[in-house]
Amino acid sequence: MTRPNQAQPPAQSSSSVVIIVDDDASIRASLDSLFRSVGLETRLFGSPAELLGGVMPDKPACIVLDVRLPGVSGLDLQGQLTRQGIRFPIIFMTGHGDIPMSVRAMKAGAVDFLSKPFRDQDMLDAVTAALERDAQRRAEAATKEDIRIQYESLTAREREVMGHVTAGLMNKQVAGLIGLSEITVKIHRGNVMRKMEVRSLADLVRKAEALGISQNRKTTDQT
Amino acid sequence: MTRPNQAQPPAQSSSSVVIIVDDDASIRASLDSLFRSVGLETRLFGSPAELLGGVMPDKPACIVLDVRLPGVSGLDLQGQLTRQGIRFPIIFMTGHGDIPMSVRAMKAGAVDFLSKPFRDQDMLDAVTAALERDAQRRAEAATKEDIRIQYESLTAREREVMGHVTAGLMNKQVAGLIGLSEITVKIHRGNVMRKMEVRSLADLVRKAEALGISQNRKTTDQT
DNA sequence: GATCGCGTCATACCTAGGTATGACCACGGC
DNA sequence: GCCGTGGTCATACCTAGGTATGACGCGATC
Repeated sequence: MTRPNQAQPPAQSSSSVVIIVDDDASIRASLDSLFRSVGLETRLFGSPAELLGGVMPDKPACIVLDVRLPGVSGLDLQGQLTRQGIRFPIIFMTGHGDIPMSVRAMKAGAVDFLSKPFRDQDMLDAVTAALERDAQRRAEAATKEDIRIQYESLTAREREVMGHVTAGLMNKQVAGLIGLSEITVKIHRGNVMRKMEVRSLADLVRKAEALGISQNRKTTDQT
Repeated sequence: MTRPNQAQPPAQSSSSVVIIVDDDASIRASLDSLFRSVGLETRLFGSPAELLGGVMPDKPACIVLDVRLPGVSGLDLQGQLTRQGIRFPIIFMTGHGDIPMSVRAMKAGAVDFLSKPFRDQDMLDAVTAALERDAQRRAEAATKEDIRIQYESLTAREREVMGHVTAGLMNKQVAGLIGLSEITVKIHRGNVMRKMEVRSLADLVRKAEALGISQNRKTTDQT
C-alpha cells in the first residue's frame, strides 16, 4: 500500500489522546492526572461547545464524556459528533444515570457507560478498549482513503470500464455495452490498472469491493 | 446462486419466531399474547435448560430473556449461547437491573435491555429490530454457507490453486510455486471455476473474499 | 484384479488480455 | 493559434488463459 496521504508517525510525542469533556473542573483534573499517569495525552473541555470548536487530534483518540453537560446532554453530543463524521469512541460517565440512558448510549455505539463513582481501573480499561477500537478504525479508514484517492484519479470513462471489468465482463462485452471498440476498452483498462496501482485483476476486484463499487445496472446510457 | 442447502420458504406458517424465557408463567403468558397479537410465532421456556434442550427454529427469530433466571443468569445464558454458535438477537428484561448489568449485556451484543415494567410498544419495537437483524444475519449466513459448500467440493489441490489464483498470481507463477506444469494448473483452475460456479475471475475473487481465504496475501502493486 | 477418482503432463488450438505505435478529433486554457 | 488532456480506433505482436484429447501413475474400493 503506497501512501499519498494520511498521517505518518514522525513526531508521535504521545501515541494516543483522551479527550475529556466534563463541566466539573475537579473531575477534569483528576481524570487528566489519571490518564497522564499511564502515558496518555489529554485534552480537557468544560463543555461540548469547546470540544466542537477545537481541532480533532490526528491520532488514535477517544472521548470521555459526562452525560450531564451544560447546554446539550452527552447523548445529544454523541449524535452530533456522529452526524459530523467524528467517530471517536465514546465512554460515558454519569452520576445520575439510569438503564434507558445507558442502553441508548450503548446502542448509539458507546464503548462503555460508567456510573460515578467508578474505579480508576475500570476507566483505564474502558479507555484502553476505546483506543484500540479507534486505532483499528483509523487503520481501515486510511487504507480505504488511499484507494479512494486512486479511484478519484480515474476519468469518468476509466471508472465506467473499471466497474464493468470488476463485475466480471470481458473486454468485448464492455465494449458492446458502452459502445466502444475492444481496443479502446483495453486502453482504459490498462490505465485503470496503472492508476489503481494493481497488477492483477484479483487485486483490482478487491479494491473495487473496498470502495463498494456495485456498478448499478443501466445508469450510464449514452452521453 | 444455486441452493444445495438452506431453508426454502415453502410452508412458512409464520414469518418469525420470538423465544420467551422467563420463570414467571404469567409473564410468559402475557408476552405470548402480546407477540401473537401482532402475528408472531412464540416459543415459551421457563428456564435456560429448557431452551438449550429444545430445537432452535430455522427461521428469523429472537430471544426475550429475563436477566434473573433459575440456575444461570440471563447474562450467563447469553454467553453460553454465543459460545454454542447460537446467534439469535437477545432482548433482556429485568425487574431489578442496574447500569453495569445493562452495559454488560449491550456490550455482549444484546439488542435491547428493558426494565420492568415496560410498555408493550417498547417491547414490540425491540423485537421488530431484533427480528430484522436476525433476518439480515440469516441471509448473509445462507449465502456464505452456499459458497462454503462449493468450496468443500474442491480437492486439496484445487483449493491450493484457487488460493494462489485469487491472490492474483499467473498460472505459471502458481505452477512454479507448487511445483507443477502450467497446463496442470490450468486444469485445476478450470475445475475450480466449474465447482465454484463462477464464470469470471472477478466472481471467484469475491467468493474467496467471502470465505476469508487469505493465502499469504502477496501485496502486488508498489511502483 | 478391475474400476474409479485424483493428479499429472503433453500436444494442439483457440480466445482473451496487454501494450506499443501511430493517428485523428474535441475541448479548454494560455 | 498552440498545446495538453482525454477519448477514440487501427495494426501488429506478444503473453495469458481455457479447453479438448489422450495418456500414465497411484491409491482406495469393490
